[in-house]
Amino acid sequence: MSHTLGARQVQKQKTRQALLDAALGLLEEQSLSSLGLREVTRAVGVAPTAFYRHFHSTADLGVALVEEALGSLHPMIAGTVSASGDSGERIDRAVSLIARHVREHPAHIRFIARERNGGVQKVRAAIAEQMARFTAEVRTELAGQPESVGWSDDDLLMLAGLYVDQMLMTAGAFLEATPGEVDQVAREATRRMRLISIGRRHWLD
Amino acid sequence: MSHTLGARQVQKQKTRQALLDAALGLLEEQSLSSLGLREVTRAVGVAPTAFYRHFHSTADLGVALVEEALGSLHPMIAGTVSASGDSGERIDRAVSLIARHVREHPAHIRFIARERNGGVQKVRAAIAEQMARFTAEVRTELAGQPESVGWSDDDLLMLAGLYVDQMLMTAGAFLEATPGEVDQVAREATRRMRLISIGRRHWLD
DNA sequence: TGTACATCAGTGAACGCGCGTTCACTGATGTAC
DNA sequence: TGTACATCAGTGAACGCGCGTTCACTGATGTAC
Repeated sequence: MSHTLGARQVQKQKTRQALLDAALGLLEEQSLSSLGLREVTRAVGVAPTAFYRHFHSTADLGVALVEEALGSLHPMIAGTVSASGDSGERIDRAVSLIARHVREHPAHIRFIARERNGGVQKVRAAIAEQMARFTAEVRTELAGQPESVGWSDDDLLMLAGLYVDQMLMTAGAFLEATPGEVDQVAREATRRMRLISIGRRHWLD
Repeated sequence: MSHTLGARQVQKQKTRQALLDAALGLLEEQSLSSLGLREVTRAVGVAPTAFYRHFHSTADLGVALVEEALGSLHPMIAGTVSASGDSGERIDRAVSLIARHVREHPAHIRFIARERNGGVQKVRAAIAEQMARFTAEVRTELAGQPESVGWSDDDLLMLAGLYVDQMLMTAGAFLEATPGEVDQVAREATRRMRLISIGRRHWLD
């Protein structure tokens, strides 16, 4: 009746997580479509055949990474949207939330940005599905804000998509930036968010 | 004194172009970081060693593809910017220009969208450099429009970047869309452009 | 125009290597009584 | 609590295969006279 896992299950989860972590590390300098199963097991220190106890293929492992990475992205997006709004101060807060997330989870951001348009169809589909869920959530959040009175559902979905894409692109830009360029990226992102906010305010004029 | 190439040069160019074309085809279903030199030469029908007469590596070939693909993208972006503006009609024209370009050069668009964040650093850098050149050009074009009176250089560069990124994302969305989804993608892109136009109009309020 | 030599794009054999996958296995953990 | 059997995560040897790279080569094209 207990939900406690047996020692065997615990160990299996540990190995699985080690494979995911090792893969994420290896993917900083290559794409999923060139990631080899033996590379991953070598990095973890298990036999190549152990891989099959957890995943059918590296593409399959990629799909599992999508769940993990977008799970970490979720709070960032939710926080950013509720932080954003018209005032300059709120936009600044949203941008620094993104910057912090990139600092804390660079590999997740890189993985999503890279594989969103990457060479593995199943992973692309998994990312697209999760991003669509996010966008729908953001729309719901936006719908509850006073600025959204009179907006059609389609227009709210468009705005939500624009925000989500902009966040991911900003995160990607932070990732590529050298320490000296970080401020410039933040200022550019802030400007873009401000322009979008202004467009939002006058949408129904 | 003549600029005519000798038969030997002509043949070499032909083979080189065949390698580029074959690579672009193979990259529809994988990333550059997993593209093999032997795959490419096999597709062309030359010996693997012939590859070295033209490129040092597949990464090097990728850089050459960046030049080719962005060369084809250039007129699209220039056309779209000069077509765009506030009126709904002009925005519609810009969106269908993008749709047409995607129909005519799907492999180029896919390559740029995929490798922009891909696993090969030299190619990522080459794409970023070309995109920055485009953005600077678009800024110049925007600066000449009457709507831009009073805009700072930084703000114009921000707007140019927003346009360029939006175009590439729209092109990528067309690419992934099934025939039945094309209209939906076009409508969403039109809405986004309209919101950006509205933000632009009220930027200095 | 004809001849003798140089260039060089593309060849084909050979190499060592790491790949994904199969298979029968081991031995610690789990379960039934 | 103790015993006998079942499960199954991880092993290690073996396989055939395609990879990138080297090398000496061939023969058509180019050049000098």
